[in-house]
Amino acid sequence: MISHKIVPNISVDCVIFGFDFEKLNVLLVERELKDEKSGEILIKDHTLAGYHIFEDEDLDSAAARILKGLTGLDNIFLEQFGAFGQLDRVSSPKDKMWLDYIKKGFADRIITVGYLALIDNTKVTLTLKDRNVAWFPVATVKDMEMAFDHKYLFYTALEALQRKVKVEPIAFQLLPDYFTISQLQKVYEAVLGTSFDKRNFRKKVAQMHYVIPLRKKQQGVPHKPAQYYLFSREVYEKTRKARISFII
Amino acid sequence: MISHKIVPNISVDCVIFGFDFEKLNVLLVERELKDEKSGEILIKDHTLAGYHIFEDEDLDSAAARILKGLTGLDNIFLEQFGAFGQLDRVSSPKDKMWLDYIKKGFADRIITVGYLALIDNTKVTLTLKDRNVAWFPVATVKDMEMAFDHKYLFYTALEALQRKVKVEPIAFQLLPDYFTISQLQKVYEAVLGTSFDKRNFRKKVAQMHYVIPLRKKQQGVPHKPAQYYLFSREVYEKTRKARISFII
DNA sequence: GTTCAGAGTGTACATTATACACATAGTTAA
DNA sequence: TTAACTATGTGTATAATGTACACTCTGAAC
Repeated sequence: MISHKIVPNISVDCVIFGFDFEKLNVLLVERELKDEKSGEILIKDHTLAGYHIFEDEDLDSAAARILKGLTGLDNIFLEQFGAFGQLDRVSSPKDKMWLDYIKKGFADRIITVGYLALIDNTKVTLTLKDRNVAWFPVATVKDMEMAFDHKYLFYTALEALQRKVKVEPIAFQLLPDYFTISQLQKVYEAVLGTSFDKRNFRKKVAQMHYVIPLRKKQQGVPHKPAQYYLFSREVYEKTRKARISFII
Repeated sequence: MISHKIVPNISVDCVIFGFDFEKLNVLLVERELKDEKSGEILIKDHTLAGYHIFEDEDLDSAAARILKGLTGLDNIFLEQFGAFGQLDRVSSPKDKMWLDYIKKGFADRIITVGYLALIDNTKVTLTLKDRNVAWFPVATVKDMEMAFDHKYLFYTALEALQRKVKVEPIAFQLLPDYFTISQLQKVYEAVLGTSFDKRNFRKKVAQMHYVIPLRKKQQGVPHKPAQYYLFSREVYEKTRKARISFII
């Protein structure tokens, strides 16, 4: 049984990435503070999905709880990308006003542990209730107003994602259970911000024996229907190369 | 001015790696608890170098402070490898006895942020005072008694090091300012636990334009003296390849 | 001057990366 | 029914990189 007593100086923030077959998106929460009398909007910006951890809760569990609360999803790719404890994390007058407003006994200096989550957009749009939560294209974040140091956390997470995606088979976490090679190529292109030659990309995928063709094709598309594939973690684990050599 | 008031539930642990031209070592602190009357040794094992953070101190600064305290060194490669907050971090009777003994008002559940440090052994052995601190070969750690979850932290750090060393030029941090190619090869072999072909290794190094030969050779060695080289970070930054493609 | 020990070098072959253009299948609209 | 459309899917030649493998060289020590 979870006590729900929070640890005042430790929180977890989730950078939740999603892919909509076109571009990479991030799930953000709108923060709004209105003056109680005039109704004037004093603060309106966005934050990452985050909250304090509970006293009897692991860091990983806290992140999973927050993710589930927002998306309704369990068993999602979720991995730490860093711990942040700069003294000036809450430096703007806006953020101070906010903390003042919610006055829940949070500590002055909060250490936050950042988690990176990857989810398949198609699953989530259904579950999303009419809350103040929405997907934003990753490319638009640079011009957004964000709370605390969340813009910095976001870019740190994005860099971690870009690093990891080159070396581990995590791109599949952004796709449905089955997908076409073109969709897979688009994920890589969206995450890395480049484009690849179609033939060379497919040659590469052909060497990934853990990407397995299904007896299933696209239907109802106004062009030649594409073959569906799935990612097999078992085959990946068995066939992954030792890769001892180093690349610099 | 630092207040020295500790944050009771947040600590930093440093996994300090060193290389002695032969093998990879780690710096550990001996922990000993004697019965006050009988003098009998109740606990004797090893811990990572770690301590609570201060209230007005960044995580990175806390790690640098701990590192400096032990080795006397500044400006060392120091990087986070994870945050750890399992509820059962302090689970053994031994660890509870210890916390009971030092009774400094630490919290029940402490979140620790792990830092990985790489240092050149030759610099440190000089500065090390006769404290309860010593280098241990990495290979011997598996059979050592260690406090808390520090063995787990250690192996997590080692894995992070092995992952990083393949992709970033951090092996140089384990060597003196100038070094021979054989020494560089031995670092890679010690860290990755493999061996490389000498000719192929040198061919690889020849392509790293940031490894620059000096007008300087070994002296007084009973064999052909080796050429010295240095690592130039500037050249590295300028010439590093975009490396957009992915490798799985 | 002979021995010793580690430094330093080259070549052939296999694998992988890169650049590049056209036929195919199914839907839609004339 | 035919033609146009759209994204799928395929091959080849060349360059670059990885891998396997054995001997000469230099200086110190005896």
